[in-house]
Amino acid sequence: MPEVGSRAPATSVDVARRAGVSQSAVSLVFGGKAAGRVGEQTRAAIENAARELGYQPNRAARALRSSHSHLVALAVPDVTNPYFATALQGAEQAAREHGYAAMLTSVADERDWQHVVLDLLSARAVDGVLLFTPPPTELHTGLRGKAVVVDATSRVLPTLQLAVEAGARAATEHLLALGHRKIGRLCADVNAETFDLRAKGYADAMRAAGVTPNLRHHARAAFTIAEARRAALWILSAPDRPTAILCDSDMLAVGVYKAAHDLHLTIPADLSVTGFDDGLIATLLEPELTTVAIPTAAIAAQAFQTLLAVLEQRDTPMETVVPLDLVIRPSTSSPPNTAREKTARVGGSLTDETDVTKPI
Amino acid sequence: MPEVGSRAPATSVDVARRAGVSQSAVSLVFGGKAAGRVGEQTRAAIENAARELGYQPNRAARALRSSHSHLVALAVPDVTNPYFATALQGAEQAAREHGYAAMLTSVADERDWQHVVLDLLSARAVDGVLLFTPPPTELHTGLRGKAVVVDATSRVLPTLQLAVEAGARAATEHLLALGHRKIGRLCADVNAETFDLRAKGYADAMRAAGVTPNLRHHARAAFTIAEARRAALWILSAPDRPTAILCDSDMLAVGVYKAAHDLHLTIPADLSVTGFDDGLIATLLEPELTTVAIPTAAIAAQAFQTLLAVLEQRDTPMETVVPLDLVIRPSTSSPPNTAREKTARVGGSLTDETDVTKPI
DNA sequence: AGCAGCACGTCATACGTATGACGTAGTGGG
DNA sequence: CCCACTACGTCATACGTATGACGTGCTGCT
Repeated sequence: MPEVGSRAPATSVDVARRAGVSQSAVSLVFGGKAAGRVGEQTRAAIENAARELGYQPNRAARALRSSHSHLVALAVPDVTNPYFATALQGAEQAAREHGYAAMLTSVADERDWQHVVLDLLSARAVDGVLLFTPPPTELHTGLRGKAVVVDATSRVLPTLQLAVEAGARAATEHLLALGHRKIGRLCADVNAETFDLRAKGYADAMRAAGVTPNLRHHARAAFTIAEARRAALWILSAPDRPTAILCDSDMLAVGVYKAAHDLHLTIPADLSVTGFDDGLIATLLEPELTTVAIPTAAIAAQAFQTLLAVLEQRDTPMETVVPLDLVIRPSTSSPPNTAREKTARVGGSLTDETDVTKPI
Repeated sequence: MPEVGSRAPATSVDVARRAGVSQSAVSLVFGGKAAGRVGEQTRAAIENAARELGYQPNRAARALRSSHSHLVALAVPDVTNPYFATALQGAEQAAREHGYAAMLTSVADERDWQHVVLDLLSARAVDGVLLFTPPPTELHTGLRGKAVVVDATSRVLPTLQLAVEAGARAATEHLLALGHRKIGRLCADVNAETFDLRAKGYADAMRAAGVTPNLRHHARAAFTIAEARRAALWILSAPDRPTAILCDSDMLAVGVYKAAHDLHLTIPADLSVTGFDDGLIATLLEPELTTVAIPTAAIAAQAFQTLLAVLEQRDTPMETVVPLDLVIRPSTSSPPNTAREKTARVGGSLTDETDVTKPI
């Protein structure tokens, strides 16, 4: 039984003494380098002694000696945002499965980067960083060999690219196919590549369909319901109101729902709405939201694997592209005055309980 | 300028050499023990040298020498749950402000406790743990002096108690005051004190009002929309349907909204609903949710402070009680058939944009 | 028999820092 | 003039582990 009351925790020396072997042997066993250096019986003896003493290798000493902390930092802009929470979840689990621990690092401000993330690395506090929020390009070289970027590009660091442009295009095409022509946009009020790409996907789809976007139907908002609602109200108060709004995230779509409610508009009869993420929020809304699904947890897990490859200097693909799916739910339908053309849709009624998922 | 390209990071010895002082002096300065041991000019010289070399004290070495990692673990059952995400947010920020880093540790399974949390401590990976999910009582002694529990009791560990019982009582009284008598309950499907207390607060309020709860109006569900919806449908399919449902969390309330929608019931005209948490979800729903607000981020921050006191062996209050507020929103109103008695409510129309907050 | 090679272990050291035990001046009081 | 005291620094060491450099028998091959 582990001696729970003991004051000073056991060290490898204690274990060695108890097992009648040298400290090196203990270290070899716990380091997984026992093969060919430690016999079967001594190994068993060591493991017994360790169990009896409740021994756990001291992480700090290990890290000092091997300059390898088995800790990775997860950098996110906002833990509260369900999208990032899910990312944390996926990354933490993957890390644990590989014997790593995860450090939570929220980087709310651009200026934090230098002090928060780089200092962690130079202090050797963590082996590497998973960047769910893109760092300023001038820091990329400083992060080389120690970081992986999710959903942003880099010429220096390995990245996981999400097919957000294709996603936005698919969502737009979906609306166009339903007969919408006046398609507005509620954009994120953040300067990040990922949102620029959404804009591009939208613009391309519109151009391809020969439809000219009306800029009066475009607005930006921060990721809060209140802001999104205000922006959506502004859009919907346009003289020639759009029949659909494409949102940069599910959270922004909430604002549109609120605004629609304020104006006594019914979704989807009067207004179709699409989002991005397919997190908690999408199915929580009524009607449920048509959205571009981002398999965040899986992506985070894969990002961790890539980070591991980087840290172990294995050759790493510089760019991995993750395809996204458009999930069609009842928040989108044909625009008003087109009512009876609904039959163009494949696969039955839109109000089916089961979602229609469309690979992009 | 920090020598960004240099391979080996600078050590205190390097800084000492460059500043023409001993390594001890550097250590004293960076350890904050310079007062009375290091003069003003040498200190400045050291700081300059450190800046020029881009020096950051090696965390592992520090931890080894001082047996003090400046890391705390944040143990939560589910990062994805907005309640815990907010808690993480608050704790991480507080930790950082005090020079600590936060380790993310999700403990989904009861059986994980031993291996995940205790091992972290015995490996000296973290100085302490913030427990947002209560550990099995038999582990409490093993955590003594290293942990603080949030929203659960312990005879061994310091705790932050949330006034959830009073919260549930207040919510119930609110419904009773509106005229409801048939008040159902949607409970969390988790064995935790915090939910037992909600049950107790509800039961007390009902008893005090002389109303006998109908057990057919009670159900349990896991924290998913689908589960909650099923359970709510079951409750609402009772022959003598309740006019209000008290939910153990906002997430569960979502299920009630879904079920109400399924049955073509209008909230609050046909059914009043209350929740617990007042997180993202509460204002996202339509109509917005009357709920017991838990100031999660602030609580987490305070919990961290308490943990710090524990770690520094300062004397710590064993039990801190956090009062909660009931936030009244449009999801609650008088029951059907009582329609014209609404005027009993204080402070004007229920559909006001501004919330009514009621201290408990 | 001799020697390479393997299986099994131990020795000694270094990782980078923090800190108690020591100086060494200089100052002021008795 | 001596002592106590303060202000400023340095020395040496230990924290607990990982690992390259060494044995030491033993096997098997020539």
